[in-house]
Amino acid sequence: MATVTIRDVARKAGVGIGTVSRVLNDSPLVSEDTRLKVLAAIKDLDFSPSTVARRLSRGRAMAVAVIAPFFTRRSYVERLQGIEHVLSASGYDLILYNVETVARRDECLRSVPRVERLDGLLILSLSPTLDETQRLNDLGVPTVLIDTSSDSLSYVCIDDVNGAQQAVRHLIELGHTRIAYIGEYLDDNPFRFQPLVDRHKGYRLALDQAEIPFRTEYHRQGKYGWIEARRMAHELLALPEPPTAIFAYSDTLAFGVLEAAQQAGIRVPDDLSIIGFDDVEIAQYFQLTTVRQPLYESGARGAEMLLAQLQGVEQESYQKIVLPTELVVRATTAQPAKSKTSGGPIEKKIFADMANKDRISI
Amino acid sequence: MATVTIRDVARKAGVGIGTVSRVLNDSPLVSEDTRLKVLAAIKDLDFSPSTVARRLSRGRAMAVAVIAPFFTRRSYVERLQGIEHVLSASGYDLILYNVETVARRDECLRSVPRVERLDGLLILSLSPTLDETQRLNDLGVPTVLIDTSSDSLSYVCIDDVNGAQQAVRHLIELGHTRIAYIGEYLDDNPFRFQPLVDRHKGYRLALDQAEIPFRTEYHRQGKYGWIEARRMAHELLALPEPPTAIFAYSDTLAFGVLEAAQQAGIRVPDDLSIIGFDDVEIAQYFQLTTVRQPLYESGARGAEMLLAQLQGVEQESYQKIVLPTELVVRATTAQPAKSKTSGGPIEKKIFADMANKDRISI
DNA sequence: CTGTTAGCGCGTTCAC
DNA sequence: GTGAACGCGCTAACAG
Repeated sequence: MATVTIRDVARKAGVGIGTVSRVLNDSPLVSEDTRLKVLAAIKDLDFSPSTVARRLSRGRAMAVAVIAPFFTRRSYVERLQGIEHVLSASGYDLILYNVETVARRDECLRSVPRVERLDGLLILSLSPTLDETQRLNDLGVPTVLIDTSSDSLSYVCIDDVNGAQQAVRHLIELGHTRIAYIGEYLDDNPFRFQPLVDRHKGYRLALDQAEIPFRTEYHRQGKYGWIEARRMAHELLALPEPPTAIFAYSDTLAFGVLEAAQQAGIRVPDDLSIIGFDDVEIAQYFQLTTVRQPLYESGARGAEMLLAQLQGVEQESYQKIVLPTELVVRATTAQPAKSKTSGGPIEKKIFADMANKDRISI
Repeated sequence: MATVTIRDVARKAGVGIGTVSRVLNDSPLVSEDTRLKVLAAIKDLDFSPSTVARRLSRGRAMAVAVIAPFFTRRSYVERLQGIEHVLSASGYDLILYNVETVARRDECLRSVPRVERLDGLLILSLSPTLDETQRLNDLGVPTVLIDTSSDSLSYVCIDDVNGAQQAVRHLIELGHTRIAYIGEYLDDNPFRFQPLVDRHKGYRLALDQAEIPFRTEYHRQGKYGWIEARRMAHELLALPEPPTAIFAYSDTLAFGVLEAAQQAGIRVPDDLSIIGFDDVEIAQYFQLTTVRQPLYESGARGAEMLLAQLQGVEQESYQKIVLPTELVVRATTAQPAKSKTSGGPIEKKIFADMANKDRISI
């Protein structure tokens, strides 16, 4: 009940308050003798130092805030896992701020970064405005962006344009020319998610490079989620000249497409190729061909960068890391039916990469 | 840069330090005149009070810690979402502690509950030992358990025994007698997860009630995850007399069973019925018959209970809430092949319950 | 109404 | 080596 303080320990051990503090902080200037006495008293009283007080006096909060939009989405969960992993190992608390509305986004970016409240800030996918960036720098809150870039803040991200190109090129190389794209609303992007723009850009680029004309009717946009994606896919499949391949903005959307195909009795990949993006854990379950981005790693690396900034000397140079994406060919893409030379559908086989399997879960 | 403190504000506004504090805390004992002056100074200096200092002096941390095992698993994510939702609305910070090892479990339960560090504690699925419970009570840290019970701590949970019974009864009512169970290791339960024990108990109970003898070879246990579940399902299906129905400990495991069936060329539900537990979001995608437990709600309710404890008078009576489970029949269960009277396989139809759909994501 | 003072619990100088 | 002040930024209790 009554909080036991460092003073109680000192009294009980018959030493000064400073000595206890030294023991707590593993100072070498304590005789082994008294050290043991203090340790005994600590254990005896079941004492543990108040982090709050420690923070105040030492000036460090031993906590980093993580601002994440829609943290329940699989891709964010996996990034969060990476963050949590390195943070917990370092003794820093992880304070989670979930944002699902623009208002909340603004509020978080404004009120969370209090320098005495936390030592650092990790922002997922949200791109601070110039003003906000300015403010972060003024406040001196070490910040690392994950899944977006910035030119005055450290970040770790991927090249979404390139990733999307990989996806579409894969389709093109297989012989597809009627390639559709399903994604979130592009024009109305309230959270200003960069990947939304970039992946579509990559799609267009890959098309251009192969001199395949862009067809408006092959570009569908809607709200996020596999349900909407399923609807859009149905629309595509009902077209007079339906696409032979669909590139989905994310794996989750791809799952919706997968189901639409199933419902419509269209065989995948025989009659329709589907490719996603992210390589979320269940993508493997579905044997989904996709573009892998290192989600867990991006979180871990971001957290590590932040910790480095916190511990090391205030290195004024911002660090930028662009993680590589990787095409993961599984069972949902194949040559289009017409140009198929021989052989049946691609064997549905279990993907071999089971590494890190235990780290993730459906 | 240089942290601006309450003192700076006081000086700038030409008032005393206490007055500033009063303004900050909306005390009514400040003249509108000086109040405005202070407010101006605050805004001018872009000052915001140090939560850390505030915490120390006021004794309230404005934060609650959440200890969750394997928080990336879908069922935990959904509970966390409920927690986050009510916490953020109330202005409390959510500090996340993930535990994936027993050592970390013990450490968290020992060192996290520091009364000056947080105002309350939410523990997911982990059952504190008697000692730990005792300590929590001694420390006076308001605590609410979610997904476990206790007789000296508030909690919100479900009746797993009953839920499992619902599942197995459903199978029995369909005419199944060869009903297998797939779950996590029962004997070795390092985290002492109660559902592990209870769901198996429910399985046995339902069997007993229907006077169906328990068959050891129908009970498989392994590590958590759909991959292991798939392996176990394959073993079951290779039995001389394979089960006609499988009850999986969780939806995730059920997905593994689903895939095993697919790989083995066994039709679901025609030749094999599968039922899961939890009704995780994707369960709907798979048309999985399952026992629904209100995951989001359990988190939300738990957080609300905690807040009530924090704000209200220290009500010494512990609150216990047992949320109802509900059988959700979808497309993976049907009568066993033999006893099937007529009609083809159950139509695979889309489950109608789209409520709360936007709240959750794959 | 308002300025002042005494802690909150711990880290960090200092002298001893 | 060790103990005792001082300060971190703020709230609360007190005088005025």
